[in-house]
Parts: sequence; structure tokens; C-alpha cells
Amino acid sequence: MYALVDCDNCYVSCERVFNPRLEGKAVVVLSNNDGCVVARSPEAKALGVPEGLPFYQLAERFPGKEIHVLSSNYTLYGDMSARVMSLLRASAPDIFIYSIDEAFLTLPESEYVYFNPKTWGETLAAKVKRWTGMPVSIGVAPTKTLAKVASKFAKRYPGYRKCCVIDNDERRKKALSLFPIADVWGIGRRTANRLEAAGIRTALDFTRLSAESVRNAMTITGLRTWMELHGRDCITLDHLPRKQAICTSRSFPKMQTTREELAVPLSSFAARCAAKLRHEHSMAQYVTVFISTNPFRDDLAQSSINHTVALPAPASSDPEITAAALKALDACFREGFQWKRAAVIVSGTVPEDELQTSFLDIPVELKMKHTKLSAVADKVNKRLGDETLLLACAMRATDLETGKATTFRDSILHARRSPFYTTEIRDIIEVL
DNA sequence: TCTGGGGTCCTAGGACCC
DNA sequence: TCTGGGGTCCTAGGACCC
Repeated sequence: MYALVDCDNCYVSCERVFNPRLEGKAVVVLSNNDGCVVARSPEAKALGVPEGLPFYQLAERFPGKEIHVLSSNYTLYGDMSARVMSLLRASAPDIFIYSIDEAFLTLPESEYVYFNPKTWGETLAAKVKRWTGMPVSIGVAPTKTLAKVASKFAKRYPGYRKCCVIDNDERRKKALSLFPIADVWGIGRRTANRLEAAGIRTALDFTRLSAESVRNAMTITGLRTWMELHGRDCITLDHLPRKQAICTSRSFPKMQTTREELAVPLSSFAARCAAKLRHEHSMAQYVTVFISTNPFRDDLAQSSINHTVALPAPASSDPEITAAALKALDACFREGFQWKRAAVIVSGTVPEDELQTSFLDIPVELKMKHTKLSAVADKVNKRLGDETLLLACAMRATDLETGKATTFRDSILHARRSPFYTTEIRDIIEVL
């Protein structure tokens, strides 16, 4: 059996833990640069605030409504998630963290005789809430797709006391008959529209199709979902392979026009990619830079360009990845456009310990130097915060008025961000 | 004026090889 | 008139997830 543990409105709940005034209110959290709505409280959902709504349209669309708006605070959400996950890890032998707000737990079959999943789930949800402040909903079922279904019921109906179990055929069919096909894990908007047009409205309707017709219309991935809904466990998530590509991309608060303006954020993205590679114990063979204009501005010339540079040998250090990214930028930069967004993508990853055997002709001493430098950078930045130590090319020239050099991160808008309650000593809540 | 970020998997079709 | 057979690898595009 699997248990899916899902944080309720994760980002909003993180904020409410430290700002209880937000309880019971319509609350939304915005994306980077305060661009659009990425999380909503149930009250905001009830008002009809759609996900992805551009922030500037919020006041137009919902005049006179009291909606609390917050910038996203990923430092806080990441830390709160780690707290929740550590409790889950202690409660089950096998855990797979699926996203910042979800984890699948595998429940040991051998203990079923003594094990009541319903009581176990209710107890776990209550403990997570009491210890971290985070409300979670738990679904227990023989497959991951059914566990997802169960968790939605646990979330929707308070009667379940935060845990819904689907453990026999009668319950499975009953649940699926009440479950819209569009809400099934693995069925996206496109497929849902097609199915609904064919009169398939619930998950139960879908399970009544033949395996063959599902396979023909939706390929092997659709068939897996179909089998999972029938109670056959066939989606494996453990042993996730090394990431094949790692991407860091951002929109700019203001459009950029010169090569120099783009070089600063791209240096920062490159170093971020390098750090992610090192975290995975990987090295990359290719570095791609991607720049694009603002597609919403019909009045401006549009362009979207990318260029890939092959590294002489697999790399994961800030200097090597950054140098390649700037080389790629030189190759794709064009004058006469207003660039709104850029990305660095590192790909062709190999495990870092394969380096020695496969690439004997590289300058080993230089490589060692980069490795040591990166290790120091990781240590400093972990302790004192991201980008405490960074390459000079990731900084804008010193501002003559303030005497300060700034980074790309300094330019990102987050006007309504909450304090770093759990990770910064100066931000710890004072009780007066 | 203002519109997010980061991944995975699958398939079809073309290039290429013998 | 007639134009093989079988395989791999790569890429682009679509669909999905959070």
C-alpha cells in the first residue's frame, strides 16, 4: 500500500503558520517578480481567483474583495517542507519525496495484521500539524494513482479527518464514480477535453474503456494510468536516474537590450546550474543559453534564440560553466531586441566519478583547482546564503551613488515577501 | 506598465549504418 | 515494369507533472 501525503495549499499554509491573521481569509502567493498567482487559499479559490492570473489583473477582476497578496518566499517554503518531510521519514520505512509539498510513503505489507492505515494516517496528519503547523491530507491505496484520488477526498471532506483509505473494490469503484476524469493524476487538460467530448466524465467511466482503445489513443502512459485505476501497481518512482538536464531560467523585471546587461544574469544562472550539478554529483558536457523577448508585447520585435556550446571536458565548476555560457551568449546575442527572459541549460550529464576514466587528456591540475574552489563556494554559500561568494561577472558595475555592486537577485521584485522566519536569526518572531 | 519556473516521458520521423 | 530489410540514434514536438 502507498500513502500520499500532500500539504494543503502549501505556500499559503507556510505563510499562515507565522501570520495567523491570514487564517480564514482569501490569500494568494505570487510568482517571481510578483508576476502571477501561483498559490491560493481555499477562500481565494472560492472567490474564483484562477491559478496563473497575472497580478495586475487581480484588482480589475475582483474589485472590492479583500484578498491578501504575498510575494513568494521560497526560502521559507523550502525550510517548512524539510520539516514536514523529516516527520514523514520518521513515520514510514520508505519515502519518496515527489515535490516540495508531496511525498509517497510505502507501507510495509508484513505489518498489516497489526496495522490500521486509517488510524495511522489520522495520527500522522495530526502530528505534522501539531509539530510544524502544516495541514496535510493523506490518501492510502494499493497504487499511487489511487492514493492521489484518496488524498483529494481527504482534503475535500472534513469527515475523513485528513485521511482517506481505498482498500477494497467497492470503495475503489465508489470513489472513482465520484471523481472527475480531469482530476486524475496523469490526465492533463488536453486528454480530459478529448475524453469528456466522448462522454467519459468520471474516472470510473474511464476504467470501463478497453485496455486496447486506451493504449491506442493515449500511448503507454495512458494505459499505465488506466491500470493503476484498476488497482494494478505499475508506476515506479524510486531509483530516479540522474537528471539529464538542469535549467535555470528567469524573467527580468525590466527588458534588457545589451550584451553586457544579459551577461550579469546569465553568469548568475550558470553558477546556479553548476551548483545544482555538484549537488547531484554530476558533470555536464553541454551548456545552452536561451534568450527571448516578451511574447505578450505584440508591438515589439519578437525573437527567441538559443545556442549550445560543447565543453572540452565534462564540468561542474562555476568558472567553467559560466565561461561556456558567456561564449554561448556571444554566439546568440542580437542587437535591436528587448530581451525579457533568459536561461542557462546544462545537459549531457555524467556522474562526476566517471571523469577520471573517460577523459584522460584534460588538464588535471586546473580541474582540481576548480573542484576545490567550488567546494569552498558551496560551503560558504550554504552557511551564509546563496551568492555570498560569486564570480565578479555575476555583478553589475558598482553603483556610483550607493557605492554598492548589485547582482541579478537584487533586481528581482518581491515587494510583499514575508520575513525568513525560520532561517534568519534577525527574522525570528518576537513575542512582546 | 504589469503575464513563473523546472522537470519527465513518449512517439514519429529522419539520418545513418550494414 | 521492376526499386530490400533491419537496426540504432537523434531530435522535435506534444503531453504531462508540480
